[in-house]
Amino acid sequence: MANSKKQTVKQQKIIQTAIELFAEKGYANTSTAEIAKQAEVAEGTIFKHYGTKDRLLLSIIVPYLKEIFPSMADEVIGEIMGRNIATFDEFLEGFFTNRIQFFNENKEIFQVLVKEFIYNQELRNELFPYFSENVLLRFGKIFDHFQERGELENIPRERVMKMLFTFIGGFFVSRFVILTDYTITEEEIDDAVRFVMNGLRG
Amino acid sequence: MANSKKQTVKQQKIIQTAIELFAEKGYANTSTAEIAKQAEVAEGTIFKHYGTKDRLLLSIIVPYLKEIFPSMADEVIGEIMGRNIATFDEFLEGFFTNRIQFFNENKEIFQVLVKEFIYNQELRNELFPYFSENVLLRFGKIFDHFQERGELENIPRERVMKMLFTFIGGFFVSRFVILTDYTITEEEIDDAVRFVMNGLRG
Amino acid sequence: MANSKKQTVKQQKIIQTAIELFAEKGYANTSTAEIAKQAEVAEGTIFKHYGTKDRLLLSIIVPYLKEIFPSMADEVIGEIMGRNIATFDEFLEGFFTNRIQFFNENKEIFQVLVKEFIYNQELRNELFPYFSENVLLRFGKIFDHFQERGELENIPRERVMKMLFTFIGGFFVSRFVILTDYTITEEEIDDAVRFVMNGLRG
Amino acid sequence: MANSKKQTVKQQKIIQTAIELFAEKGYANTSTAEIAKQAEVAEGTIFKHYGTKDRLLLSIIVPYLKEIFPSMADEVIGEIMGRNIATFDEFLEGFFTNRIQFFNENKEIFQVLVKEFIYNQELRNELFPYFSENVLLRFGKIFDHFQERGELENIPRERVMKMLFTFIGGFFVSRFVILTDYTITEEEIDDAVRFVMNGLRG
DNA sequence: AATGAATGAGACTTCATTCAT
DNA sequence: TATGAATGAAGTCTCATTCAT
Repeated sequence: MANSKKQTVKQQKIIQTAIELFAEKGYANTSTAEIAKQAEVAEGTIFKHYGTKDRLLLSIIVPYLKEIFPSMADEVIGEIMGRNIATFDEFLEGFFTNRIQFFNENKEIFQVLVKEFIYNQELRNELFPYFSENVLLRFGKIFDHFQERGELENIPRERVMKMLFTFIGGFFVSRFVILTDYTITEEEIDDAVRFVMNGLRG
Repeated sequence: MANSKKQTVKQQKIIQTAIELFAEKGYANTSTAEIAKQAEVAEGTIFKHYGTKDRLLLSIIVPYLKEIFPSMADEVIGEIMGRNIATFDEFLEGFFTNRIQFFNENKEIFQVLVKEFIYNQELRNELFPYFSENVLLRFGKIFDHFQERGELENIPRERVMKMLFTFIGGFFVSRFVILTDYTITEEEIDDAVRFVMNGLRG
Repeated sequence: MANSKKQTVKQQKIIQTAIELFAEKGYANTSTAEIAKQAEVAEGTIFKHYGTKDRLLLSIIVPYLKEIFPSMADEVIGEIMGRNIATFDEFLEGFFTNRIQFFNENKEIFQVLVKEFIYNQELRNELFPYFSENVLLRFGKIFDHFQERGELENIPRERVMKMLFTFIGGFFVSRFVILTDYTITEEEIDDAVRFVMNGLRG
Repeated sequence: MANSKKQTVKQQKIIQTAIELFAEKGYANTSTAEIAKQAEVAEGTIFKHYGTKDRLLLSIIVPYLKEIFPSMADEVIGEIMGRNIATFDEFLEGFFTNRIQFFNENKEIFQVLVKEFIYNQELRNELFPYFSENVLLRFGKIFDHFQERGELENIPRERVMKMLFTFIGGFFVSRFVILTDYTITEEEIDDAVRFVMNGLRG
């Protein structure tokens, strides 16, 4: 996951354990004592490195959002969109497949992010800029790209993108946060792409 | 809201205040002391009536789910479906309109429900039976009804209903829990219905 | 000591114990756990009543300064100055005698006040207004009073009052805070009065 | 200041920083972490050199009292008293002028000394011997000297010296520890000398 | 000589809950 | 029914100190 900068072994264990526990029980219901115990570390060590419990949470969420998410997104966009992707259908399928794989590999950290995003209004306000800047903006560009190619014409972009995000958000949150043991099949990806494409085309 | 059964004035204030605070900051981040103070009630009074903080939460959620939600749902189904609704389009529009109005009137309690449902695994496990029994089952019946009438034919019910719920869930959670100041226009309801209908018809 | 308002027995014990320990070891070197133990009270009880350790300190100091000190001072001034006191000598002797008795009865709280006043810059800044308003101002009036009567004439009031306060401050701090077991004799009061009077008359 | 003996640069920075912080906030309210950070030194380095925080404090105070203070005092006494000083007035003026300059140059270390002396009973007990040995004893000799010369006759030495120290203590503590930004004028030195001389002659 | 990661005891504080009134 | 003083377990955080490098 590359949390950058020389992390000690203990730090890695702290972060890893915190992710697991925050994902399972939520930030507010996880005590630093519990993290320390499970990470086999003194409680003081947590605070030496992260200062406050709050900053520990941000140490998990911010790199995930700030470094990893956009870079992966660019990868998705650049690599996939640049070359062989001709239609929005194909793009969507690539997007779902790619993101599903990514979230499967980082299920817990995604759960932390979503749970706290929904639970904690302050955090939500802090994260919103990242969100709109990275996600909304990029998606907008992709939309433009395909519209220039002649696809998705005559569609009120803003209104339709809302529907798209509503579905995508519901999809990932329900599958990865609520139904934690759910397995997404290829068939379901097809269903989702078709549902969205038909919805958009109107 | 009819929380019925000889509630004292103090009890009503406690419940009302608890809903407000739980909605705003979440159950885990709200102390009974804070509720007591804002409800202008002694802390002991809360525990005289509800025993534990946990039971106070359930005193809010359970009636909402158990009594009010299903009864309203039946109303939706019975009243609306029984008579003049001919098409699934019409049903959907009625459903959205009706639920939007309902959640607008009970925004905070809906926020409490969703937040805790997502945050608290134990609560989720407890509530799931209600959910599938009332929501999924009823919707299934409605689906059957319209299929019998010749609509939505040749559609794999289970798979398509998943997509439907994904969108509906995303719609209400994003509009009422995440974007707390959002206002839904009639135009947007139309967009949503069209998006869903097209998606389903595929 | 009349800390006004219905105090519970536990509150009184907390305050009393806190005064003793703060006087002995200083605020910063006294833990709330220690206070709780010696006051035979749960640690939580301290925080129920005073919120923070800091407010506990202020609950000791402020009433002492705000209510008791000025009222006693007025007593000194009014009672003593109004009637039978003809000379500044007599006033000073009355003042020393009265204050020595007072501080003997409240030795520990005086120690707390002085120690924290000297140790803690922030507290000093907060208390300075009270100090100058009550002590300096009143003393100024007394000075004026005696100057109008023809005593202490031709003396630059401000400069000489500085010397007076320097001595008085040194006197009470050294005798009540530093040399905690010291006993002040009547002879020493005479010495002090004479020292000051000669000093002032120049 | 000549803290002599092969001190490394880091040691000097530690001592200097500790003096600054102890003076400002007091020993008890200053953490070794804070000292280390401000001195741009690792926390371990402090403990390599001084073993405990307590010994760091003593490393500041003891040399100041043990080596510098007396030697300077001797200088005052020998140099000044030996030669051209004829009267106690002159001596006092020399003393005030000399000490004011000295404390101005070492304001912070003097603040540390006074604050901890007043705050910390144990330290006070440890330092008392030095104090009476060096300060009281020397002053006694000076007193004798002037009495032999015919000045300050018929004065009960012990009782009057108490008054003298009371004033001097009050003077330096108030000007250098409490009113940290205060500037002492020559005029005020004159006032002080006159006040004391008149007081003593009584 | 110097570092800084790690510690664990203990500090202040919060909180759900109890109970006498 | 209602109060609010009291509790003590548990929470977050601080700190002097140790030790391997």
